Amino acid sequence: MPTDFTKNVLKIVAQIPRGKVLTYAQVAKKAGSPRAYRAVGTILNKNYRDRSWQLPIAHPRPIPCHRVIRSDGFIGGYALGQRVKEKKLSQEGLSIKKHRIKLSPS
DNA sequence: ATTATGACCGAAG
DNA sequence: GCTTCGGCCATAA
Repeated sequence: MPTDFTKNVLKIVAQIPRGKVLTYAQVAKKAGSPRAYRAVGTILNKNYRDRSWQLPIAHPRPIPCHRVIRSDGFIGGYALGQRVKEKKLSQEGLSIKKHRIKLSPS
């Protein structure tokens, strides 16, 4: 059963516009628990493998979790593989250099 | 209830 | 720049 924090996280991530990225820390902050960035990763990972409990949230489309990256610029992990994540980000117009985001659009 | 784990962060060496 | 370390919070077992 999802907690409020979890719901917020999913809601926020679902609303990240194309070509833009948020860090785990920022998501956690927006979700109401600035120190829960670690949990954000856990949630998204779990979410990808098992969406049984995400049904009540009524997510209209798949959650673009590939748009969530680490604060230090690394693209971070991805359930389907970092390569896939990089590729998706590239397709959205972001420049990536050796597993790192080159620049953040302001 | 308690313990272990993870798609992490920031500060420090 | 790059590596190491302690701490953080939601889940899973």
